[in-house]
This record gives sequence, C-alpha cells and structure tokens, in this order.
Amino acid sequence: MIESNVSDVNDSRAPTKDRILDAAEALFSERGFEATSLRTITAAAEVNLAAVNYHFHSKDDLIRAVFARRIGPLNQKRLESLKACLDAAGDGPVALENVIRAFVEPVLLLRRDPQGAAVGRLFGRTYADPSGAARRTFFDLMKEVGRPFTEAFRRALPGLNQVDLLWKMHFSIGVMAHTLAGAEHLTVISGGLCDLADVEGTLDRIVAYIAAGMRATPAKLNRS
Amino acid sequence: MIESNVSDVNDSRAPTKDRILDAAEALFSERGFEATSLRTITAAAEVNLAAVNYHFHSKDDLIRAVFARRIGPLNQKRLESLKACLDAAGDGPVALENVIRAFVEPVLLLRRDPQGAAVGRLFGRTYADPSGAARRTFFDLMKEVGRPFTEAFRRALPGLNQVDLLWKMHFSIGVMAHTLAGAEHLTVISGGLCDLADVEGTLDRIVAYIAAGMRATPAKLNRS
DNA sequence: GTCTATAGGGGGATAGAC
DNA sequence: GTCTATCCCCCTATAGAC
Repeated sequence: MIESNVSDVNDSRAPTKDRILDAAEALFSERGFEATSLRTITAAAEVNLAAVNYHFHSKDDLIRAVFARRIGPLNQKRLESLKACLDAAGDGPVALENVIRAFVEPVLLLRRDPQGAAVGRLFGRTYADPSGAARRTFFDLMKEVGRPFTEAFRRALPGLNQVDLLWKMHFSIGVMAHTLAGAEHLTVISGGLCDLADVEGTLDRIVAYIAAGMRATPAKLNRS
Repeated sequence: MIESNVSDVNDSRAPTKDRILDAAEALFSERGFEATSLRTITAAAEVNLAAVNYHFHSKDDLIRAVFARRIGPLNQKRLESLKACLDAAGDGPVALENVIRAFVEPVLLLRRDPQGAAVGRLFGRTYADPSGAARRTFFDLMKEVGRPFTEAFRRALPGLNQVDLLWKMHFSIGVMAHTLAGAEHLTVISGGLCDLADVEGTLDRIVAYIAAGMRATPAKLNRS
C-alpha cells in the first residue's frame, strides 16, 4: 500500500535483470530467437532498451543466460530422481519406467505455471532450432545429465547394444521435445480432449509410450 | 565461377525460379527462416536480388512456395502406400507396422540425396518452428493426409479410444520430426555408429519403436 | 544503475532502365 | 525477365547525461 509510483501497472517491481530474463524467456518461446528483438523484450519487461546491454553483454549472452538460469535446477532434480531410483534398485535390476520418469517428470512439471510452460516450449523448440547461441548453450548444459542417464538405461535394458540404445534414446528425446514444443497444437486438434495441463496423465502416457518403444525389437534389421 | 558457401546449385542453367527455390530450401533448413535473408538466398542461387520479388511476391510467399513444391508429391506417395496396405488388408485387420511405414518411409527416403536431406530437416524443424508463414502452410498441406491416416490407425488399433490415439499419434510425429531434424546430432554423439544415411536400417528401427509405443498401455497405478 | 540519443549496419521491397 | 540503384524501416550496440 506504500507503493504509489509514477506510471501504471503492477509495481512491486522485480529486479530489472530478472524482468528481462522473464520477458525474454516468454517471447523466445513464442516467436523464436531471431524473430524476437531486444526492443520487444525490453518493452514487455517495461525496462529501458539499454538495460539489456548493461546486464548482459549482447543478445547472444542474454540467450545463454535464459537457458543457464533454468537448466541447472532442472537437471539437479533429474539427477536426484535418478539417484533415488538407482538406490532403490540396489544391485538388482533397474526399473526402466522409473528412469524415464526421472528424466521427463521435472521438465513436464514446469507446465503447471504459465512461465514454466514457456520454459518447456523453449526447451522443446531448441532441439530443432538452428540458432547458434541457443543450441550450443543448451547442449553444453545437457551434457551433465547425458552420461548418467545413458548408464542407467544400459542397466535397465541389459543386453541391448550401444547403437540400439543410442537410437532409442534419440527417438525418446523426440517424443519429449515434441510434446513440450507442440502440445497446444494437439489441444486444438483434439478439440480440447487432449490437455497437456493434465500433467500426471500426460506423464503416464509418455512414460508408457517411451518404455514400450525402448523395449521394442526391430523386426528385420538386415534387408536385402 | 563463384563458389556458393552452402550447396552448389550447379545446374548450369536451371530456371531462375527453381534456382531460388533450391537455394532457399537448403538455407532455410540450415539456419531457419528468420535468420536467412533474401540476399543470402539470391547470392547462393547466383541470381539477382530482385528476382525473388519478381517470381514470388514476398519472402513469406517464397517460404510457402518452398513447402508447396515438396509436400504435394510426398503426400501422394504416402496415400498410395496407405491405399496399398489397406487393400492388402481387405476386410481383415490392418497391419500397424505397414501404416506407420507408409507415413514415414517417403519422408525418410528423401535423405538419400543432399537436397532431399535438406527437405527432411526443413520438415522436421517446422514442427517446432514458430515462424508464422511456414507453420500455417505446412499444416494446411498436411491436412490431406491427417484424416485418412487417423482412420487407418483406428483400424489397426481396434478398441483404442480417440484420446489415446491422438496422444500416441502426437508422440509418434515427435519421433519422426526429431529424427529428421536432429539426426546429424546423433551421428556426432555416437561417433558415427548411428548413421541416418542407412535409410533402411533407420526405417526398421523407427517403425518398430513407434509401433511398440502405439500398442503400449499406460499403467496409471504405479506412481510413487 | 538507469535513461536518451544515435551510430552503424542489414533487412525487405520497389522503381525503372535494359 | 533480368538488372542497378535506392527507399525506408528496424535492428544491435554504444556513448554519455543524469
């Protein structure tokens, strides 16, 4: 009630830096990196244009910062869940579904709030986005989860060779990325019957689909 | 004798219009729509800048033309293959793997030549791309295959309800799109062990993965 | 730290000669 | 149909006042 500022709107203003990150995140996820100008970002954040060059050096560095802020905590959750399911397995077999869930659940849970949904879309889109800065940053930050999860999948699918495993992980990442990036499209097509806001239901569906795919055996791998 | 830095559009004198389409296709697939300027395209095509505005009205119309040229023939092949496998089934059950193959094979076969690979990447990327012109054109042109394939899947998976089917088709499109758009990434990660140039092998793998996923039953009870 | 103002470069699109 | 030349817009980044 003390706040009586000059101009309009909701002024218990977060730090400028965070306002820029929030706006950039939302706009990048909606329009892509190239199509989003710094002017649009600073207008949405209601900060000055020059602020983005003061707090971040350049647009590329802003893109990097947007990813860095989110991926760290996300991957920490994934690794914690993975550790939990490996501990539960002990020396016995690792449950495939649990490994998949450990990887998918944290990023799908983002969908619970609108800002998180933007993050999800952004990640999903980045897998297919050619933008240099985004791609490099994203994959650099994803390396830390790549190795332990590959190892966990190997334990959950004993007897599967390396090449088969990599292909299946690739397919599985596609399922996740496309679900994150293009889910509103599905909502429209289905006339609202398929709703990504139902996180638990979506999670059950996606885990079941991926698990079955990873267990599948290609029928005829050597054709004439 | 100016060397283009992207792909040689070296048909010694193909029509200007086609040279522009070829160059645009390759560049869009590598860098995205927003990041590719008309100047870059006309330089690669070794034609004049103004030619693109003469043959196509605008950049958006050029994007639409790039898609229109490829999607028509592609969908025709898909529908022919689908008809063949429905005819083979007669009144009996439809083989799920054949329906999947009818949809995936034509687009995967594009990978056999470099220009086709660009088309594949372009399609894969478009599923996640926010660009307005590309997205609308692409989905408009895909509508003609959407209905018959949905119907075929319903026949191949009797007893599956509409919502489950739509989710599974959504996941499956993700597998295909990601394979098309991000396969060279897999090639790098695997140290060349996974090679998308092996079209037949990739096709067997992807069909097996998707078929298993579509047959999967979500186990909604095992959440902790 | 935050603003105004502007530099400096590309971008899409068009006019008009040939 | 194809070229040159150009208009006018929007972009990123920076300089310098407050």
